[in-house]
Amino acid sequence: MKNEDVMNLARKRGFLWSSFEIYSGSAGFFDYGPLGATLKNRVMEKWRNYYLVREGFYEIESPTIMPEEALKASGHVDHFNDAMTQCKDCMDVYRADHVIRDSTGKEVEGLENQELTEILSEEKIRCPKCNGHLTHVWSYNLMFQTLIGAKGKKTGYMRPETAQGIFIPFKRLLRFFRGKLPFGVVQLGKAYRNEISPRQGMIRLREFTQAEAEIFVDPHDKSHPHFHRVAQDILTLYPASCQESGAEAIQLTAEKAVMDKVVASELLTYQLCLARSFLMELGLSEDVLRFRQHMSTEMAHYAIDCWDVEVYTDRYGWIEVIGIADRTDFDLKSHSNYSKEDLRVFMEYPEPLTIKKLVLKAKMGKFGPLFKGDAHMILKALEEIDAEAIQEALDDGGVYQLELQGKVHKITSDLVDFQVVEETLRGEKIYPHVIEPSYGIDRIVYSVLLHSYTQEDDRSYFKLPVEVAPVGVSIFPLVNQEELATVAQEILEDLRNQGITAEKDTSGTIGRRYARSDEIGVPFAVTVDHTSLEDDTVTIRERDSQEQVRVAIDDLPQTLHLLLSGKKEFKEFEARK
RNA sequence: GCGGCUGUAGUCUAGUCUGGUUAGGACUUGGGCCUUCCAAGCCUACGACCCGGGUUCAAAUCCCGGCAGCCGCACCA
Repeated sequence: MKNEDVMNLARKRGFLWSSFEIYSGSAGFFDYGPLGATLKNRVMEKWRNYYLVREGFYEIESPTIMPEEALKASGHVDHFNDAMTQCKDCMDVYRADHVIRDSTGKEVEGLENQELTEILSEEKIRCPKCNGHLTHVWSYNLMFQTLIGAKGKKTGYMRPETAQGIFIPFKRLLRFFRGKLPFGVVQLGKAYRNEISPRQGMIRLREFTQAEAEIFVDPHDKSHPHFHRVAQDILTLYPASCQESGAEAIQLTAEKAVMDKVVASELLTYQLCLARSFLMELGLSEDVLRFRQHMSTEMAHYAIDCWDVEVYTDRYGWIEVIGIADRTDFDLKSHSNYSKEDLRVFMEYPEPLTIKKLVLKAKMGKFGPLFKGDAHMILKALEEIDAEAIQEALDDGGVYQLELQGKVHKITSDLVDFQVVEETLRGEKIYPHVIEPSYGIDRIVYSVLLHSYTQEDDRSYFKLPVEVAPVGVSIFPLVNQEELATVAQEILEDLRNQGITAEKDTSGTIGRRYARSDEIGVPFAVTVDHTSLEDDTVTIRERDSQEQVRVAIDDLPQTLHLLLSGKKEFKEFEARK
């Protein structure tokens, strides 16, 4: 299997290995070795180039440990928490709420374990499979719990996603962006989930790296100013409807996907295109990529639309590497409710709005003496009520009955006047909607390794794009002789001083060295041969084609810069030869 | 979490059933020789019985427990 070959090579050459090996390891944790860490950093660098430089977003960094309240608001404390029960006979494990719902039809989400245990025994619920007895209900929370502070009185959790770190300081961020929508904030960092049984290598980790962007937008404007740039991109879409009917994925241009409302908005579609372009530049081809829409059953209740960007793997099938969702105003509203902070944005209308409105004015001379202490409270209550409704009631029966805290107050026409006033509205306060692309960096790195792995004849290597290859160039003396080795060493130092990642290898024969260099995906190799000693030229060999061109040693740094930045292709140099 | 199978250098593996000499080989890797372009050859070196306990004069080998991996079941907001 390709997965095995790739993971073996990745382990052997210092990309990836499972963590804590000398203590017999721990499932769900991976180390990035020297080349893996570099590769991952280059992928993240590229991501930053997309979202910070090109989209103009800003990055923040928040703590990985979060206090309980913050995760209460986000719903993670209550809903990340599965109530489990197990059959004492067949040992099958179930979610307690599912068993109860299936057997009694009761929706019991959110009840305490104690209550669920009681329901199980009162309703005499047995194992749905073998009718055996079920154990008491226990919680399995997917978050790692910890204690904050010396006395350990405050519960904290390792964050299960980086997104919350952006929602929480929203007020500060809004101020930073001077109060204007849309704006985007990103965070790259570790997130933690204590998976029950992670047995899928790099695919299901207990500690993983996310790159998330939260794009705060006007709910009424989900367009993107640069949509035309991606309008003709062809997307492989697998909408919920196709999944339900068992149909194949469909291919549409981005423009058509928006027009036909296959994807909910232009902005969301733009994000799909961005993700596609990002993955393709990492060497993933179109035929291993697709966008799968969440089915209504799997989508969070508050989301308008959600698409998983999936990559095909031989070992695990289609895997989600990026999730792109329109989360609406759920997160900000929820944090607003819990924190009592107003997390709305004042949206100014293009033109101030002038409206004519009927307003009730109390005649305080009569009103005050009549209601005495309650007068103030009644006035406040009347302000909340549409004045026209009151006027109507007075015209009809001469009295408007206001019920307040169990008391009925009679408002008669001699107590109030009505006036038409003009009011100017400059805008309104709204909760922005959030578009969230969430990238699983580890899965992307795995996909890049998997799909760049190439076997040709008897050589196998990672065909990594020049942009992310951990080492840019290998320097070899053709044979291991001192004069050649000296030149090679000089070139190595020169290139390193010019900011190029270079390695030298003098061991074994030249063929072996090429093979070793290819294996870790070094795109170019420079060979110092005897001609070099005569005319100060060397050859550059390209990894993929194994072709060589000869260049002057003096031109080497500049040539390699062009090649490694992707500004020039190797073929162009060949043509000149 | 449950059940089944498995665990010997970086990798692949012999040996385990039937306990007994210095745990053998191949590839890889380091050093050297040779070598004027794609893992050639020669010399040489490094390197392992998953961890803990038990049985025994003696444990890689038998027994128990743990850990990890694979497969199946379950779980995956």
